[in-house]
Amino acid sequence: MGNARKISMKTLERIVLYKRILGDLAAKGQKTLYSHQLAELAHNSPAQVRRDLMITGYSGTPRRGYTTEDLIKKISVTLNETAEQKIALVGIGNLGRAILAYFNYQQPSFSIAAAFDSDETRVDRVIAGCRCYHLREFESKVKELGVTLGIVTVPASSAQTVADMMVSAGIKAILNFAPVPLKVPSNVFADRIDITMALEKIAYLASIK
Amino acid sequence: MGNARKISMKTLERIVLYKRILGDLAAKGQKTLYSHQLAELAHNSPAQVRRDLMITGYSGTPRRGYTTEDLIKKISVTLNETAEQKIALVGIGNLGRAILAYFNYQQPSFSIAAAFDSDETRVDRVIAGCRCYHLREFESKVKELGVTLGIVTVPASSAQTVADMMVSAGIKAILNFAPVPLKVPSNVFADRIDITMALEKIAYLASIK
DNA sequence: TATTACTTGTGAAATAAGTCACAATGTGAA
DNA sequence: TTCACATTGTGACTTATTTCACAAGTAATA
Repeated sequence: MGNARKISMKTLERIVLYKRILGDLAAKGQKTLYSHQLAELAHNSPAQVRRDLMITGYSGTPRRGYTTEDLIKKISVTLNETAEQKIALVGIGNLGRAILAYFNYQQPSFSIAAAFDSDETRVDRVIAGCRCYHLREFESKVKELGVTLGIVTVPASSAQTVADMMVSAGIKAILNFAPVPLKVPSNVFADRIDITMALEKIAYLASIK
Repeated sequence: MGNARKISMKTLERIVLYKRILGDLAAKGQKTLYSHQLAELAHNSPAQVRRDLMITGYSGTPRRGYTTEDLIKKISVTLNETAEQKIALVGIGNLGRAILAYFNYQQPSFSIAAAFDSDETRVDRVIAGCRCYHLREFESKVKELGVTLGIVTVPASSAQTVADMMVSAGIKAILNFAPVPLKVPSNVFADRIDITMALEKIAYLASIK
């Protein structure tokens, strides 16, 4: 809420990465670091790092650099990571299950609160600690659990329907794995991870080398 | 190979999307379309579409628009999709298996030629039509099968080691799902799909709405 | 055939993203 | 304390990307 400055998508992606890198360093006991070290780890330039960090409002000290812990905290504040947000995943296929397994193990900062599918054979069980419900219970469960984020792992043909359902249940942002752009109202944010596209991209880039 | 014009990443991503949209339309029997229709489906502007299509060298005809089939062909040529490229996937965990299942079903243009893992309990079997080998056989199998692309679905801690292995086996481009940027020589291309980052991103964007 | 209406392709302008380069400043050494 | 210097933060510049806007051109109609 109200963080006035607006962050560009690119900067947003990079500061998320910085936070993770810093977390790893902190876990290894590193107390401070320089912009050029962070740049090295993030694969970009020191100037880029310093420019990105401007939006957090955090200042390092010349000659000493940044204090790892302080910078992490400042990035967390910038990212509004105060209240933990809950996620609903729709589409308990191979990819959906992989994501359930992936997250409810290793990410303490997020939790997938519930999973849904329209296939009766996939529901009423628990995968990686996450309860699976039939899609007809979607809206009530979302409201009951206070879910604000959605993950779409259904086939392209039903992705838009699922997105519409998420929007009307009050979900504020959607991460879509189906290879089709979603139409959502402007008060909802939709991002897409398109694995096929990523492959075609590297195939092209391999072909020109 | 010699396609002189260089395509920006952004344009590359979009023309891959255009091709898929066009394929769907062609399958439904649509013979022609206008830039504004393609823009609508791709969620961008007509001017953007026309600008992107410039690099393919294909020209539509005023008043009639683009011929679906011709445009698809022209995009394929632009993307150097002549020879089918083969993929090696390393990391037969949940995500790796999901990707194997996903691709060897529905993507005729790619094939994952082999999968690898360092865990003995995960190898010497077939998943979704794909043979799984121990990582020690990596280089010989890559060369035997003519693999040019790599997918990394191992944990962050071993991603760089796997990438180095891919590079020395002669792989030309890598798609990395581990949440860490890979260091590769400049004649190899590495792209990353970072699911955790994508989630943190939508979490932030939900928080400011 | 001439006319109308609409769409394309692209130069030019606008916006966004990234890099440079340097004054300011705190640190550590003497 | 003073000095030398490595590092920060940022204004100015450069490069990349997107949008605008319109001349050129084609299909459909009369």
